Amino acid sequence: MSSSYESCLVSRLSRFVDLTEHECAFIAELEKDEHPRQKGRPVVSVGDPTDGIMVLKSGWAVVKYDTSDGRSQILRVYLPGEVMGLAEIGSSHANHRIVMQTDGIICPFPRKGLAPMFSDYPRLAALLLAVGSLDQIALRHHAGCLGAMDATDKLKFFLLQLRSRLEVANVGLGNRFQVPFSQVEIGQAVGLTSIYVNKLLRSFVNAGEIEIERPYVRLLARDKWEKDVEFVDAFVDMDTTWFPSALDPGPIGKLDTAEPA
Amino acid sequence: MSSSYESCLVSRLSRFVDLTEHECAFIAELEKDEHPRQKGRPVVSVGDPTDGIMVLKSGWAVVKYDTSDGRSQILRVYLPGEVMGLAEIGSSHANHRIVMQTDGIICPFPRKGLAPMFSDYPRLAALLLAVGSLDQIALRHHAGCLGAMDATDKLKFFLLQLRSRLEVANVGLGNRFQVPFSQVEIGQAVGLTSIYVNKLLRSFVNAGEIEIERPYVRLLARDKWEKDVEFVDAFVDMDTTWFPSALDPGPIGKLDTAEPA
DNA sequence: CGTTATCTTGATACGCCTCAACGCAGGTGG
DNA sequence: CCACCTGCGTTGAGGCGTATCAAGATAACG
Repeated sequence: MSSSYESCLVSRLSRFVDLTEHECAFIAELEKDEHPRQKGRPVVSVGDPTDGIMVLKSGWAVVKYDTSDGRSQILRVYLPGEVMGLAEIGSSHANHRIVMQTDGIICPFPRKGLAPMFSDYPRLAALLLAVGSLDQIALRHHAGCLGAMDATDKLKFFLLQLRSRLEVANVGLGNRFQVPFSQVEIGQAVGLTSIYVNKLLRSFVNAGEIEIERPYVRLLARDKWEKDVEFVDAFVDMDTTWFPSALDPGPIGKLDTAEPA
Repeated sequence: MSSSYESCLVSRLSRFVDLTEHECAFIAELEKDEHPRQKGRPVVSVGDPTDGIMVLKSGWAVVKYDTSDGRSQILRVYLPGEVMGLAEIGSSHANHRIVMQTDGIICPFPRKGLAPMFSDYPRLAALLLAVGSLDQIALRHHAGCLGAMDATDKLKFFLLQLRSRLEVANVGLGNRFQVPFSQVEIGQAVGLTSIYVNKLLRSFVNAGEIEIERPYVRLLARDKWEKDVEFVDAFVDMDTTWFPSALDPGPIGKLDTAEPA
């Protein structure tokens, strides 16, 4: 809201609650540095000590898991505006790798900022817990997808979910959207071989259900697909009614005392 | 801590940090009623409005997901002492079903207790976020298991992880442990047919790698298995160094004012 | 313009599912 | 006490879905 140069976390969280000026200022202060990252560059490596959370201001990132036989899979896709690192915050070291999938900008929110957040801005802390809970729901859907669907439905589900999440992020952009993944990577995300992904995509095209103009995809039979896979969009509603009140703790300057150098 | 009749959440969370007397009292107060639940009884049904979190004081519970064609899968297993409901706390309605897998006792922690927790006991709030983050790691491992392993490794992983988590809960109970699941249910958990689960289990027995005395299982080749599937135990270390300090807010009576009828 | 990733397509192999049947235990009612 | 039923475990035969292997076409790139 208002001034204080539109932080990425602020815009992300404002989707759910109306942040007070104090809350906005607190966030913006702690997240003022932006780090550009090129496609393919690591954001978090396995074994890294965890240091707070990060906001993906622009670009896409993915969570990867590598096995010793050289394979790797994609466990999670982060879209612009999403909060990364909530899964690793409880462990001292990262279990998984986070990599930029496209060029982008990340805003680290250092861990030393978390303690004052919990003490002075309880509503923000609650918001963070709620965001983490949505992450869990997303992961459950993914696990459900991997465990119970056949290859065709896995692919359909993957594309439907991408589209749906992009719509939430960018607000209503229809059935055409960008998919910055190679077929190999799509295979890693849905647990299939790249070559079978290819055959399925081609069959979708031949059936007139999608159009592909790399890197864009258009879903021509979205309604049918959503029935096919019983698609439910889990990212629509957040329940914020249980949140504590904002309780602004005083003048904005208060923040300075929270970082005792 | 001391007195104040050993709450289940207290004992669960004490594993990670030393709770102050105030913190213990706050938790114990809000969670004083215990609800026994019989095996098979629902704990949360799809579409239920979410109402806070629950502690599984005793018994096992599972998160299930049902598809319209009658299949269902098991997305998560909760062991005694674990916190349930952190995944649904961000949504207004539950996406998945939670069912008792054995007889047990659950302690609801109503949502109206969460707001005062965030306001007055910031360290407990941080703890909750960290627990949720461990849940996410568990789910990622599960998804990785479903997406990348063949049937043999999935089953081995399932048993290894169960054993490991039971060891954390009960502290060092060796290679023999209880598995209160039918083969159908094991299949639902690892994404296989019950009948293929059966064949694999039998082959393990024939190979001398496990012993089965229902409902107990003994892993005779645990080391070999852990190498086979590259097993890593993700539940060992929680990082609590970033937590805010406990800041006890005053006399314990303070709690009463937090529940204005 | 070579070099390397990525996509495409076909032939073949095999892992796991499906279907079918039986044994066994526990519960229920006659 | 027996007849029945239902749920779970066990085992085999056969088939389908997806991986694997191989090779060429295309596109990205320095």
